[in-house]
Amino acid sequence: MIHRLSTLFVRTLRDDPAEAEIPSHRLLLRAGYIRRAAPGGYTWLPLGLRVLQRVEHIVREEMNAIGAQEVHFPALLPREPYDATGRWTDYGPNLFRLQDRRGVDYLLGPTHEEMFTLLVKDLYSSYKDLPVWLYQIQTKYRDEARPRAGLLRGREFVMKDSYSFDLDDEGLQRSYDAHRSAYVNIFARLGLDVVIVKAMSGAMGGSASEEFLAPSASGEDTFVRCSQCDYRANTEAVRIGTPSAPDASNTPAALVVDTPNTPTIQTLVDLLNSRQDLQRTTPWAAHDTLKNVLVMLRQADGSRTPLAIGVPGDRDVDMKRLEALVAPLEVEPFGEGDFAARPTLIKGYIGPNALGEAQPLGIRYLLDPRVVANTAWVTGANAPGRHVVNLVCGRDFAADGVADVADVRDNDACPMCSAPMRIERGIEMGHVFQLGRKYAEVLGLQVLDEKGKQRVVTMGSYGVGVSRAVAAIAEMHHDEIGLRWPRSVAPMDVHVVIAGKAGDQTAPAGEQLAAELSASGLHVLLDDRTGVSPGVRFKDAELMGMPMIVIVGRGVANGVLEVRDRIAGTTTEVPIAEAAQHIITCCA
RNA sequence: CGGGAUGUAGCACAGCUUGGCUAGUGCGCCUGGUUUGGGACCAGGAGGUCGCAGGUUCAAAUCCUGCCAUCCCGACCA
Repeated sequence: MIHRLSTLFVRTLRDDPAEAEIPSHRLLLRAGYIRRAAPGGYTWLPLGLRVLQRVEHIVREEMNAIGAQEVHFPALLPREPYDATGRWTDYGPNLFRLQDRRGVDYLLGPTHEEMFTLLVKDLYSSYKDLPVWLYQIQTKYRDEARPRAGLLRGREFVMKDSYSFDLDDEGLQRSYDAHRSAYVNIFARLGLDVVIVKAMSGAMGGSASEEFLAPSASGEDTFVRCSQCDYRANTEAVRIGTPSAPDASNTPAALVVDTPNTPTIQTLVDLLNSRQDLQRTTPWAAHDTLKNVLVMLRQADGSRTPLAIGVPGDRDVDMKRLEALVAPLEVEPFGEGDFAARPTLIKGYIGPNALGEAQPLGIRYLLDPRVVANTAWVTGANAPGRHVVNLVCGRDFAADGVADVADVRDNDACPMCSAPMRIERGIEMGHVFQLGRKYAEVLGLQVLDEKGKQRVVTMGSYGVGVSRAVAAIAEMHHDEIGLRWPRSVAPMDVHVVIAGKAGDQTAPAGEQLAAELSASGLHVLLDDRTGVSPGVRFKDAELMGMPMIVIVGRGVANGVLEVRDRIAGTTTEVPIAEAAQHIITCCA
């Protein structure tokens, strides 16, 4: 198929659009692949649409290959199923809600667990029908507070979501593994290097969960990668190692000291080091202190309960990690009003002995895993201007449990092998997780087992960001001058540039080459524009990013064409007579 | 939702401080001509509710008030 640049619906931009910051957004706009139509909503132009469709095609092939079957739901969905699972309210302001002319509530689907569950319930009722794997490629709607980065986070986007239905956990594991391997194939074919990391299942519920992240500075997810072993995890899901308990038999008794004007860790450490009577072999440091952070947890019904977390003073509580731990409860700051209601808590001097469910305030108190038995700490004494030194965990205070929610840093020790871990950013390309029976239970999806007994079906849920993949591929495959599509998703196989003078042999030679390539099944973008200078043609070709560019120009007089590999950056001269075959071979 | 910035032609921007005639520049677009291997040149054109609404004024892109939108950072985010 020949697509002529003289008639193709596209206009490249010379200047970078001011609204675009990251490379993929900038280049997709400049090269004429997409246009912004609404905040978080993009129009796909012919070239962009072809990339999107090729990505969809690869996803379809791999899903079909594992035996999943494609269906298609409406994006416009009724309220009732989402009421049944509580997501009509749980989803909060991120859900697009609307009403029909009679005032009946609808929503635009953000994801379709409910509909798939009900569909299977509608049609199946026997264990003999299981397992079944269904998927769709669908436009999803989420009223994101802040869409950004072009296609990377929109309010309307294309996602492939699939769901597995099994009788038991062993079946679920098989379904999960099949999807996981399909995803590995999909991302390999898309030219996306992905890292598979342990993830939190978040508000979706369920157990085992992994994310496929494409490492990129533009990514919104943070993950750790062990420098030695194969441990990789989203920072939300990192579980740090627990040190062994030291010997505390020589630790002196706890001592309350006056520490006026030390509301922060740094001021406290400075004061400790200035006190002659507290000198020890190593100077006091932030990691000797135990910081007690208070938050409020909010239930769906709006009620709030306090929670205290003790972390070493050199670390902060990572709110994302805490949110992940307490989900579906929401974390709110502990406000002035909350302090006022509990006058025994002295801001800046809160100590473990005021915390814990056994204490009068009854505040649940959780400790960072680093705070193991027999470790000694400097911490608040629950009195203004006073701290306590040598407060030993287990000897002098106790907590209600462990909370691994302190921030994770570059070089932190790997929980598996203790080697240093690296922190990186990534774009979430896919997410697989074992949903379990949550949706099946509330929506009543049961089948009869071989003994004629009703059994609740167990589910898995698997997503691929299809439109996001287009951006991620662009993010990963470009250089300073333009896009460089992998062959598997490029909108065209070859970009043929006619770069000669009017009336010379270049135009017929280019036409003939394009015809030969097209006849062999290649998609050819032919720059047949007249009155356009060669510089513009070259720049446009480089910007648009087809993997191969053929220059039909001054070489024609000597019987040769110039074949440029946009990915490798190489240029080869090929005799005209052999050119078509050469290119076809390269594209195979 | 908090912080910062910006709204002037398809794209990038100037003009606003200190109000003044017909709102400018570059790119892109149209017509004619000269060009043709790295974003050509000459001449002539088309294209604008200056984000919206109100106010001040003889006069508003410019000053005032309110609103809206977009972008960036953060919060949030199956």
